[in-house]
Amino acid sequence: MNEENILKDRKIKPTAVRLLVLRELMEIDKAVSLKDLEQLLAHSDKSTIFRTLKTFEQQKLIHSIADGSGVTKYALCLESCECAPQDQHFHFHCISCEATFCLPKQSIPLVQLPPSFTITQANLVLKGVCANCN
Amino acid sequence: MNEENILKDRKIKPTAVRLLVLRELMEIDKAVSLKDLEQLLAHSDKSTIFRTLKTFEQQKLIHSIADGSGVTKYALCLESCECAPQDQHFHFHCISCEATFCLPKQSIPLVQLPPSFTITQANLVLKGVCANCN
DNA sequence: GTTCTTGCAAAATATTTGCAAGACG
DNA sequence: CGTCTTGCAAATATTTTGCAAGAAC
Repeated sequence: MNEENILKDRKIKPTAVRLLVLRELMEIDKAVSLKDLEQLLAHSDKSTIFRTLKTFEQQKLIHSIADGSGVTKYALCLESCECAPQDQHFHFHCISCEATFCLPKQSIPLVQLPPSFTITQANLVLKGVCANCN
Repeated sequence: MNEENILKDRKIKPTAVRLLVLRELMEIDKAVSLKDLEQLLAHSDKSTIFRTLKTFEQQKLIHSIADGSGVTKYALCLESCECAPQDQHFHFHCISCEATFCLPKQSIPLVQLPPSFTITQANLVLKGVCANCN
């Protein structure tokens, strides 16, 4: 499926900036921050990129990741990721180079919770040192 | 063990502000942000509290939590939490009231990782609605 | 007196919004 | 035209640092 159709599929109008952002997200193998994208797309505006990310997130094309670095990062939800209720996200955050990677989906037996708590999402962030830095 | 000794135990000099911050952390049953503490301790300065939290974190008395709300929260590491390498942190974040709770320690079978990645910490954040809000 | 802690101010970093011009249909 | 998107500027929120005065030993 090409980029335009990926967007249309999610009811997102495929504008220039949106296609650029999507392309970057598809090309890069790690989660990116708003600032990363600002630098990659030097000719698009910060707030436009910001709003693009919000739109993508709303339409469940991407998800945001709090990896503990202090900046929100974003990564695509493609085949392997449903971004649906009861969804599980797995990430690895390298404390050396600060990169964050999505890990292939795997099931964790979910944790015991106090009664009458409702869970809709589980985010697991593993921290350590990545192959590059090791 | 009283508050003063808890600090001494970690080689932290028990000053006035530090004792106040520790007391708040012990009294409250959820993770707190810097701003929360600013408001709870109206007469202590933001940056002093900030540095206190950093000190506590460095000495592994507390840990910080990125719950996805956009603000860093902090919670005590007491008996049930070792805050040691290979440590696992479990939290529940209520998307309704934004509160974040520490969950009792439980072991998750750790996830498959690409080779030559080193893991030192695992943070699991469950999102949903807490008992109060449900 | 030396070192550590604190408060105030301000810098640095991140995220978010208002608004007017432009693009699209 | 009417709606949606974009860029620029600026507001807001959050985290962090410099520095001088004060406290602790």
